Amino acid sequence: MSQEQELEQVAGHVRARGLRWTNQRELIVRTALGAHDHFTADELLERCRKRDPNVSRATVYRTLSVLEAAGVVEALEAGDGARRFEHVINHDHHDHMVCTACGAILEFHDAQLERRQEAAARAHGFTIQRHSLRIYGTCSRCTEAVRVPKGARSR
Amino acid sequence: MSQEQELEQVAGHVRARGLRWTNQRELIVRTALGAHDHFTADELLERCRKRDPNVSRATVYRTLSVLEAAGVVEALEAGDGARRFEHVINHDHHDHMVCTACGAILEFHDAQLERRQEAAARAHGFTIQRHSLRIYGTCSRCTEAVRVPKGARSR
DNA sequence: TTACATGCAAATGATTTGCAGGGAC
DNA sequence: GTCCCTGCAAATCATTTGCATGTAA
Repeated sequence: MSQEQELEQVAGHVRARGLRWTNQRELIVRTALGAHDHFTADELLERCRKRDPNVSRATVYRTLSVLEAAGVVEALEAGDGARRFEHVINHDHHDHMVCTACGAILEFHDAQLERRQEAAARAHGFTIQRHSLRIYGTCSRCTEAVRVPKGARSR
Repeated sequence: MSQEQELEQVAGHVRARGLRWTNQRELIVRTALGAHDHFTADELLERCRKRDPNVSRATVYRTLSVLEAAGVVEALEAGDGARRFEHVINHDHHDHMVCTACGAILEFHDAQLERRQEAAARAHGFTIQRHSLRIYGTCSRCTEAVRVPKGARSR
C-alpha cells in the first residue's frame, strides 16, 4: 500500500470520528508515516517544521493523541525521558528490544510468545486490549564491543 | 524472611556501595517494604510523612534511585503520568496486567513466557538485562461489569 | 575528618491547557 | 453558521538539581 493510500486511510479514520482533516494534520501524518524510526513528539515537530516552520508544538501533541486513539500510532516507553511513537498502519504487531548501551530499538515478533500471553490473560479472566513488551539489554554490536574491545567504538 | 531481616539486607546493600544508612533511608525503606501495592514516589512520600512529616520529596526520589540501582525496588510504567514502584526483595519475578477500567494491577508469572523471551533475545544476539511486560485490558470484575451491568458499580 | 546525605527552593523537561482568532464541513 | 482546530503563552506535573548545612563512618 502506497503512502498516499495510507494517508487517505488515516484521513478517513479522522473524519469518521467527526474530526476535521486540516493542513497541519496532513503534514503531521505525512511526516509520521515517512518516519522509519521511533520518534519523540519533539523530533516529529522538528521534522514537520522543515516543511512548515509555523506548526506549533501543541498541535503536534494534540494530533498525536488523536492518532493514538485512532490506532494510527502507538507509544512506547523507551526509558529515556520522553514517549516515543511509531506508526502502525498496515504494520504487523511486534515487540521491542531496547539497547541500553547505544539506544537502538530492535523490533521482533514471536507468535508463540503472543499465544502464551493470551493464555495467561485467559487464565486470569483478563480481557486483553493491548500489551507492551520491552526487553532491555545490549544489542549484539554493543555486547561484542564489550567482549572484544579492540575495534570498539563508543556509542 | 521477616521484614526486619529484609531491612538489614537492604541496609547491607546500601552500605556495600559505600553509601550511608540514614534515618531517612531506614524510614523510606521500611515504608516501601510495608507497601503491598504499586506506589508512586509521591504516595511513598505521603506515607513516610505520617511517621516523620519532615522527610523531603527530594530525599524520597533520591532514595528510590539508590534502591532501584541496588535492585531493591523496580519501576513500572502503569500508563498514568507517574512511575510506580514495587519492592522486589525476596520476591520472584513477575509481569503485570493493568486494568484500564479500574486501575488494578495484577501480577502473574509464566515460566514458558520467560523462556520464549530468552529464546527471542538469543535469536537476535541480544543480551537481556531485564524486561518489562504489561498487558493492558479489563480485569475479570470490570469485564463482568460491562457484560452484566445489573450490579455494576461505577468507579 | 570527610564524603555523602538532607531540606529547601528553584530549575528542568515533557506535556497540557486557556484563550482568541481561523478554518473545515 | 457551527464546532472543531490552531498558535501562542502560560500552566501543570513529575522529577532533578544547586546550595548551605547536617551527619554517618
